[in-house]
Amino acid sequence: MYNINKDLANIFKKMAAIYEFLDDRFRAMAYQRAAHIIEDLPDDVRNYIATGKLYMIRGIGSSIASKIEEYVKTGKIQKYEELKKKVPEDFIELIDLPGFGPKTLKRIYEELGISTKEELVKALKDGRIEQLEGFGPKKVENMLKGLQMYEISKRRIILWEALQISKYLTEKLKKNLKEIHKIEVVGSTRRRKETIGDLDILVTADDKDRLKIMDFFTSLEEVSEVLVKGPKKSSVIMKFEGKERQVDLRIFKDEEWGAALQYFTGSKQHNIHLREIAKEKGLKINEYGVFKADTEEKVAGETEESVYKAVGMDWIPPELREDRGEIEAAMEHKLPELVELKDIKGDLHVHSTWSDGVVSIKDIVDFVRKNYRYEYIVITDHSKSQRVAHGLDEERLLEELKEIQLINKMAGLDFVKKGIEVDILLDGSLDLSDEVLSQLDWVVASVHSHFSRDNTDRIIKAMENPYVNAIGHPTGRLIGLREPYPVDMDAVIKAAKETGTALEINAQPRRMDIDEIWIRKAVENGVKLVISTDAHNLGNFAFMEIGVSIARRGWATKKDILNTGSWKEIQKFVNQKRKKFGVRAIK
DNA sequence: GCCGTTTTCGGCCCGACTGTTTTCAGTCG
Repeated sequence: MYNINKDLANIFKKMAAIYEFLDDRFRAMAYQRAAHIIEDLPDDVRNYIATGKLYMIRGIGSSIASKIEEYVKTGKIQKYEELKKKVPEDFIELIDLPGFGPKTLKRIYEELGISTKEELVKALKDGRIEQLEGFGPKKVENMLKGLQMYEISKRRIILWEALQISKYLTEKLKKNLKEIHKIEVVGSTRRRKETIGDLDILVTADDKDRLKIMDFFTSLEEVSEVLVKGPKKSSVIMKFEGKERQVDLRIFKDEEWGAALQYFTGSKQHNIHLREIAKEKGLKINEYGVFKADTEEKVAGETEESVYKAVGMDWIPPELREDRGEIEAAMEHKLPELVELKDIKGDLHVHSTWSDGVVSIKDIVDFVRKNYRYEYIVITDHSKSQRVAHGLDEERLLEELKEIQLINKMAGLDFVKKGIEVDILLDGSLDLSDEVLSQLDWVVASVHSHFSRDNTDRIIKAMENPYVNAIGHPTGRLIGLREPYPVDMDAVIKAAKETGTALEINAQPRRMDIDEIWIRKAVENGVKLVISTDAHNLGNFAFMEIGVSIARRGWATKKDILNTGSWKEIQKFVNQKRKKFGVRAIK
């Protein structure tokens, strides 16, 4: 389905940039906020208009709401067309560059008559900008650097990569600096967003040790450039595997830890909302603590819990801090008890050497039993359509099932379950017979072809097969590489509920599929989810951690995730569907 | 432009660092 929300969000972001340029800060803020809200909406804005709920969204007032309606009706926003004429086109993009603020750009435009990026670069180099009052050589140098940095700052890294770099850096700092008391990577990494811009590291230490810590940090071998260096905050560019990332380090006192953690974990919208509420209660929150507004008396700040408690809220898990209703829920003590990694009892999507996995079933079992406290895993190799992946036909699948039986027998356990990742063909049928599928414990059905057509019909038809238990990576996206194929996920969620089919949260780092928006919607509709690694090698089993993170961001609790249950409970789910469709149950 | 158990007008998160200043504006997160 065509996504109008994103288009609207982009227009509002541009309007915000223009208002900033026009020195209308607060209007700019309002549009920026509206852009974020619309981007995050679980539903098409047209549905909000149809149900009259558009005006009820906090942050969307009558003016912006009418602009949304105007866009839906005419495909245009008159005000935006007018605004565009007031600002040189290139400047809308330039305002996002590091070192370029609205004031700077405005003066360059007004005093030098420069209106394109090209002219700007020329003026920076030939000294015209340096000669403006209040500008100097350093400022010009930073602006030139900003132009270069733009590409870096635009590229975001995926969560898994950010977590690996985070682990590496925190361990290195801890090991070399005994002066560090506490350390944590904050920002969007701690919130476990699917992609990350900069890395933010927070530490506590005694004041006298700050300099030493900053010296060590800014001279790490990975550092290619020091952007900012002070006693409390430093920013550097680091190179990891050839790719450049900005990393910030901030130092606090132990008694400020909770407030600093809360502050720098964000999100920005969450913090702004939190502060508004604090203000209403006569309190002030900053990164050093919670204070009484009148007397400046400190009332909290050593732990994050104390910060939230001071404003009358329960502690909010970082994954929820996006201002999507978590603050209201925390005030009413109604936050969900989110699923945790330790709740996971098994992996329902694993490939072996029978198709395109690189490890034998036997070795997978040994590894998982040694490293994970799982009660079961399901081997789900590819079916025959996946020729490049050596997909299995009926005959080879039956051979694989014999091997599984043998491995279980030799171990004296019933640890390995029989499954398949069966291809959904163009017409929605499956590329293995029901006869064979009926012998399996668990069937994942996935779309692996025809990514440009609308695949809603195929997926729904597959769910109507009594032996299909989950839809694998339902939207087919690859973060940063491939957009989701067209699919009406509302219809898919509805069909999942009706047929008793689960939706997969595929934990492969580039998939994260379904995403947090659809997870939340599935949860609200009572659809069961499974978190699976889709492992093709032994290292892949670790992806479960980020699969759980994304489920938490979608407000999923333990009961929403099928593989937090014992195998008996999963079998019950499978048999409920078989019963509904009047076919023989498995035992 | 948004919002409201102190408000329909008058606020809007707040502190660190930098560069160009000689006390601070601009930018950033």
